[in-house]
Amino acid sequence: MYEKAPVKKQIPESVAAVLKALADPNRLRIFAALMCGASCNGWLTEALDLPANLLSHHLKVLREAGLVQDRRDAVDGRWIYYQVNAPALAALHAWMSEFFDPARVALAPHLCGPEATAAGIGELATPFVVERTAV
Amino acid sequence: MYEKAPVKKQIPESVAAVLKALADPNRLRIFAALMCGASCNGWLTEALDLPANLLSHHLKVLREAGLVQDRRDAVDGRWIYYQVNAPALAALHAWMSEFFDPARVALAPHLCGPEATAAGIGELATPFVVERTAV
DNA sequence: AATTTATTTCAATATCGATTGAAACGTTAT
DNA sequence: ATAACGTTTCAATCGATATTGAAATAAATT
Repeated sequence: MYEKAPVKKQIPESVAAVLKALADPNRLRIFAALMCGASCNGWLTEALDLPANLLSHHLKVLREAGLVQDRRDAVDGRWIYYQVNAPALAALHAWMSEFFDPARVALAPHLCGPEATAAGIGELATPFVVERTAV
Repeated sequence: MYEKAPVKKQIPESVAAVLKALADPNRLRIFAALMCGASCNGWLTEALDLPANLLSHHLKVLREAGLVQDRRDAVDGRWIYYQVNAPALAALHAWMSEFFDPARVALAPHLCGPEATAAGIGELATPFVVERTAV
């Protein structure tokens, strides 16, 4: 019924999970704070006005998403520092810059419908194409 | 108890909502498809192997988040095209490029704890700082 | 008007996740 | 040891949401 489109590049499965971790307002605030420097639970508790256990929960989500790392203070082991995972941040930044590049959509043709049929289905010029399951 | 940090830049409230819209695996696939070109519900149904009503639901979420626009075919009004909202995409891309810039975290100092106290709390060099609510 | 096509809305389920309060844990200081 | 501090885990609640199937809508064709 519709013209077939080629498969060029898959979306990493991890991306949706990372976006999900960042999609919560409180977690985004927490991550924004950590982008300003390594911090402990207590500082964030006061800075963001959130209970410590809720902070701990959200930090765990961010950590399991690979966005944040933690470590204990070398001098006083009661303190645990949370900081942005630099390699993960670099990968995320690179992927976002490519995936959400406005230039891609500017070059995109119509994929279906009478207008597309009338104009002829063009070759897709963007790297992210979703696999077809039916023809 | 902790050193105070200055307020420099707020996080747009809309960002968390936009990320939330993109955080669902199916919606990310849908958005990725639309980044390749305007499409209708039926094409996406076959391309992504999702029922039409579920597509319609997710497209509505993306539209209400401001990421997607729709319009009817000029010739055959039965067809409704969905396409990426170009200005919204440009704004999102710009915000992400700045917010997730790895250079920011590379310059970030420790915000609290014995290590920070020992080294002295430095001035924050990044634009995104979260408001303190307590001192 | 009746039918086909494309899409949306409705109702119901079922799962997930954010938040809360209290208790428990690990580490350091007295 | 005992206490103090920072943090995590537990249990329970509550609202949000992804999914499904069936019905309803809108527009064009016959």
